[in-house]
Amino acid sequence: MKNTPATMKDIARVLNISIATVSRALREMPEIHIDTRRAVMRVAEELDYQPNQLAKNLVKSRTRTIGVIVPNLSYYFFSALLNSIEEAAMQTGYSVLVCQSNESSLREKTHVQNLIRSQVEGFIISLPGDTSNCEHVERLVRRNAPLVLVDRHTDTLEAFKVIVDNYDASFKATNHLIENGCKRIACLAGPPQLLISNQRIAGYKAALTSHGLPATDEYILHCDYTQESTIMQAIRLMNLTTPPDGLLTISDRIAYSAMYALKQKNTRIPDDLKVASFNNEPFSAWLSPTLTSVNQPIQQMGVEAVRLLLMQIDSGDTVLHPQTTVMNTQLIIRESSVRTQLPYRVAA
Amino acid sequence: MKNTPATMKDIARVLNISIATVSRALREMPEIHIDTRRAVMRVAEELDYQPNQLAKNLVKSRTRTIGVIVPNLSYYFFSALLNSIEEAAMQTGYSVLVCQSNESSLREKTHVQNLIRSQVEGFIISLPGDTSNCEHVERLVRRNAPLVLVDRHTDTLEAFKVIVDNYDASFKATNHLIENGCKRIACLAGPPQLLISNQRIAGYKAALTSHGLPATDEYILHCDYTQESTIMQAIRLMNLTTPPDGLLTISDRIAYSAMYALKQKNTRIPDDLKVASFNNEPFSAWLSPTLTSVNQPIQQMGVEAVRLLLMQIDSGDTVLHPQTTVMNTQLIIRESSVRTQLPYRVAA
DNA sequence: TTGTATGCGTTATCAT
DNA sequence: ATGATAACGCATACAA
Repeated sequence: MKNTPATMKDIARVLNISIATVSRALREMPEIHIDTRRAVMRVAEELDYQPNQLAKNLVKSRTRTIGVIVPNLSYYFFSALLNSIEEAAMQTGYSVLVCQSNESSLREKTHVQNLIRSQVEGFIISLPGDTSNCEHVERLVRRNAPLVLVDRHTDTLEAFKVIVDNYDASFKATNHLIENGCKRIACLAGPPQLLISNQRIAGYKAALTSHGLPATDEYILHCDYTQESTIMQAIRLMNLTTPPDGLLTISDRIAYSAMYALKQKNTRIPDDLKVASFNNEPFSAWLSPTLTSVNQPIQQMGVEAVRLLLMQIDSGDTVLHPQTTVMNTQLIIRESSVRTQLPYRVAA
Repeated sequence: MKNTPATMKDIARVLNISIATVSRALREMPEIHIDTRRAVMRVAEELDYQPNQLAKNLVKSRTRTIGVIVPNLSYYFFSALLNSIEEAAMQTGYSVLVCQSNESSLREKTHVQNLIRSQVEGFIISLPGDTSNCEHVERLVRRNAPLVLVDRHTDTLEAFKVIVDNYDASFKATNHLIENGCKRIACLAGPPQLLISNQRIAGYKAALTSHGLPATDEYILHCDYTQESTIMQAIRLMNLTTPPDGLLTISDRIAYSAMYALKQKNTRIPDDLKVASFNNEPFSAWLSPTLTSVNQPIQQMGVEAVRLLLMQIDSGDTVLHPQTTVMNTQLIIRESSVRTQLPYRVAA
């Protein structure tokens, strides 16, 4: 901007009135004479006055802003989550500051600090993949800063949480594969330090056991959300002496990466291998083969996170006891896991 | 936070020194006695002092923050763009405030205003799909606010721009389809008010003409980035008395939506219909069929946008003449457009 | 109805 | 090397 933006002082000078009056007029306070107000408004318009939010926030010691940190906005889950958080926040007069940790807890730490310095009134965080050290989040807890953990969490953190029942979801998905004839189901899981990985593995094992199937460790592989590690693990899986006939993956992207790798190895899906996954990304409905996947109520999760956060913010000095909202999931069954009469592509 | 966060005043009181000294010590200014500094640091640590960025920015009248407005972060293009913008900004000591317009210029307008009030030093904007009225962006231009338009722009706006050569990209893609035997190529374009739509249509037409093929209007359909409109248009296309044997779509998502629709109609790809598209989203490499798509140098575009923006910010009062950076694209050829000996799925 | 004075948390310009 | 003091742009308690 060329010349410095107009301030209330400028308006006051033009009209030869006090800054206080300008302030009151701009905020449409009732005590102000209608003519004064109109004059102020007019000059404000002329000077293209825009209130300085920094100053406003400083003097009120309130920003009505919440900080959101997610691993990566290029995952549909997180961008959709962000959307619902923004929507819910906006409706209560809050705005959000978004940061990506890029799956790095170091970067997350920086973001936490910056957000504190920006005086956000609370945090909604989904932990990064490499969550080894979450001391900085721990510190937020100790500070009694309003905080909600969404989806990716650890159980060492005593905080408000919004999560899905991963154990149950995983159980359902594995069960589905078994019911569709799979005898040897492998699991392509996420990083072992993430709780969701372990919960999903537990649900997977439980389903196997409940059907009297063995839960072999050789069928459980971890990958770190990168395509390379996924492809490597998928190939490793299919090169076993007794390759699996079912596959549960921790995300749709990982499922498709794996399927991409298996395509080179002439593995037919679902005939040779049935696949079920997590996240139900939009593209899973229109790829070939369409993918059986666990749907999470993303929108409700965002809304709930905001609700829990505002509850903490509004509670003022009284420190609330953390509560956890567990949401239900839904298994969306598609081509990748169901034997069809026709080849999965209608026109083969 | 339960009790109000510590300020420099608190540190000063504890050590019985002046606030000015504390300020200097915290900023590690050389004139401060080493013992004083250490003491200040220690107390700051004890009180868990965090500088108030609002106050800092207010007094310095600088935020070192840039505002970024994109239509939707759930598009890979925009989240990738954001990542490279953030990276480039961070390296020069800037941080970014991200907003999504949700393809609505009304919401964009609100965001522009909020960003101004937050004292951002410049804007990087990619226009929303319904850009009918961009008066608010126009006003930024008139204000001489540092501004860079990326990708989605209009030619009525006299601003710095970073775009790709859409005409050329479209020409190349269409040409590729022709060379692979397509005689009747249709085009599924975006909203007609977006310049990129028209540029791509122009390139498409030019390619047809250059090969002596007719450019029929009945083969050019618009859709608004929603799945419904895409499917509708795709079906309409294939129901023509002479359906196309080639299809150019404006985005990968649209391509897959269309292919999804055509799957129901037993259209084989690439045998019956060859498809080329724009954006080269990551999933286009691992879906079936993999998708021929125009790759845009997203990362460089972000870096360039930041460069142009900083140039304007650093120029201070002197108003720079807008310049436009046109970047080259690359056609990534995959299964969807090339007749293969084998059916596209190796194990049919 | 309006003005004066003070403070929000920080930096910066003077002094000392 | 340190301390007073005045800004930054705004809101507000108190006066008038």
